[in-house]
Amino acid sequence: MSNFVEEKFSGKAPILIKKIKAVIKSGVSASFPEVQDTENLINIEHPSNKNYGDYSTNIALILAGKLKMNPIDVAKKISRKIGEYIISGQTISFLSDSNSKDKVMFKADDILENVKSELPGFVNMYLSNKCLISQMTRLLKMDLSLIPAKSEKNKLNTLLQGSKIMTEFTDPNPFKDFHIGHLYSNSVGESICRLLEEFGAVVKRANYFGDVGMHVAKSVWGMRKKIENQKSIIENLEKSPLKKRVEFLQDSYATGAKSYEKDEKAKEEITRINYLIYMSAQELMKKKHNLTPEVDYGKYIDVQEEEINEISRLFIYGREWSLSYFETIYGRLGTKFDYYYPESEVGEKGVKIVRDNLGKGVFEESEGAIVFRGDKFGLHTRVFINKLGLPTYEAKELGLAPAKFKQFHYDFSLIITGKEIDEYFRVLLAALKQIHPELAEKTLHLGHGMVRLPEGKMSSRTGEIVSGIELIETVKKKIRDKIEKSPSDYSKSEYENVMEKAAIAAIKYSFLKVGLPGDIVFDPDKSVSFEGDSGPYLLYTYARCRSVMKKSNLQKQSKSIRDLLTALGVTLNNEERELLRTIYLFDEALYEGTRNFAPSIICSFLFETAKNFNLFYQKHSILKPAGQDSIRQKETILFRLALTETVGAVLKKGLYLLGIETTERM
RNA sequence: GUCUCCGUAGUUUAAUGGAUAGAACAUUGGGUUCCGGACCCAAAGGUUGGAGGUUCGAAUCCUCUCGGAGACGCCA
Repeated sequence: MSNFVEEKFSGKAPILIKKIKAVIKSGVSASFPEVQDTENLINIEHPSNKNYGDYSTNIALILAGKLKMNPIDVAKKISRKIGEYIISGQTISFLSDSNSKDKVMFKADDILENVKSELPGFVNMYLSNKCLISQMTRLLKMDLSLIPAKSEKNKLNTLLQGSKIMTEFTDPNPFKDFHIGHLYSNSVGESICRLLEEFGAVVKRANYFGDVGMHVAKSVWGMRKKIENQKSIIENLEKSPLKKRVEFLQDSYATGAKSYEKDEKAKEEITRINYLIYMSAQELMKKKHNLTPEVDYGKYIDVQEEEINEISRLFIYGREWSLSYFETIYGRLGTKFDYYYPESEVGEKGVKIVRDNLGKGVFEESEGAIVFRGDKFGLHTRVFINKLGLPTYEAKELGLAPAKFKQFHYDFSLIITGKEIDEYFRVLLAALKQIHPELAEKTLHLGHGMVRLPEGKMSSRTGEIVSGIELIETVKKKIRDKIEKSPSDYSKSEYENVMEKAAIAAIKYSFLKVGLPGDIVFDPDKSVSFEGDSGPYLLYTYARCRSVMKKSNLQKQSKSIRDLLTALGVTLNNEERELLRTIYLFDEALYEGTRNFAPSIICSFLFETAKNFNLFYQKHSILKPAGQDSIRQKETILFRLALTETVGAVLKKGLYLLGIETTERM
């Protein structure tokens, strides 16, 4: 299945990959002139074992059958040819773009220093020090640590320049808690947005929230009950801190949900309240946006003026409190939403769409409800408007798509949710395709794994959930316990800031480093780590880079670094070379990570970079290199500072793309 | 029952059909007169749930099977 991003990325690999492929292509054509269409046959990869070089191709294994030769002989012939190119400094050229006539020319020895064939028939290529250093210089010159990027100059790639992308993620429900599932969805969504933006896309973040429906009715019922018991009024609560009010709401929901299960009378009342809430939401909509309601809920029940006023007040207060609370969370997590879509509003639109398409072969009435016959498309049949005349989630979401498009004429709409609604979404897209094929085509649903606690499924109904904020606070406390052992000169606000950032880094990283589809078994005590492959490890490494840079007086030297780099001799020690062999992969990590909507690829890259930097740091002194004459020593210092600066910039940028903020000290 | 997704060291997991399945945590042992020890090095730990098949080559693709999760008409 191809999607918008996939199409934009297709055939547009990072420049170094194109160069490598061009070298291989020349080598193959020269060795075996009879082989046609070599370009499409060439695959390259990074050997898992670094001893096998930086790039490797299996072209010989593929051609062996056609040529009726032993694969290793084919590989030998090709690698001998490429070896000749390297020695003679052969000029290689290729078209920068399949559509353009711009030729890119370079010399083989600019990028490669060695090539070898290996059994069973691989051709392995080794990048030259010159190439590795120039890759670093390129990153250094881009001022990657400027965040957000000021211009294209600060961006590694512009494949999505000008594309308009709308994303939707997080989607918490007012009146209920913001739990770790939402935290996960938010981390994934925000990171994907930033990746898309990095490639030049204009990204609008949409937040869709369920402000109507049974969960709200249950909450409001609970609110009323609790207020009655306290012989109080809702306005009294308004003065208490937001945290207290939110706790009150969550408690109300639990009360309502429990009574709904057990108590027939409560169930009846809640069903009635449900209508009243839809009506209250309509009033709100009229006031706020001057929109006319589509549906007359009054015809389903007899409404008492006093009753609806009471429900309406509870609903409006509760809704506001919840939404303000969510804003405080988004602030801490670093997400800023552009558009908000309350379910109440898009539900109205959805109902209209469903009714307009009734009897046109899309929707039909069945057992008093309006359904979409998904079984015609090999899918499930689903109810869009229930027999009570209320829109289900399906109809609401159906109203959402055109509402989004109206506000922002997107080229691509990406909806990120838990995968439990994967199949539901297929039905929805099939229905949307019947009505708005042009929108359905532009829409992709990305289902991610669910967060579970070690005991089993997380359920808000049974109270077995972990609140997002609780988790952040727990992690913060753990970090505090850890850090108090090492004394420091933090001011109080800096200390708080570092705790907060480290906690959020730890949590987000623990979510993002794993692939999207798998479920996350999340043990709040164990899953968030501060050592090894973790967020704080990366923050620590960044702070270490900054610390070295501060002690170096680089400002005075930064100009000479750049002058020097081009002229610098290319002797590298083992650790320096290994570090450079990691850094140059930043381009590819971004490319793959964005193309596949996979922040985990960025995580792996950053960890690898930090690890190699720390190893280098441990083994060699940056500011006081050992045993050299003073001129040579100065050059070494400058080179190592450039390396440190690049690592810092790459870490800062990479972490930003994961939605994680760095600190200068920690 | 039907459909979808997933099974990889004790744990959490990586690996566009490639080479000796790579890490982190935990375990054991070691390191720093020097730029930040939230650091670094080493060891041990694997029949990729199982059985067939396709392929020069399978954790990856196909079939069967066992186990887990989710969806399957009026919750979201």
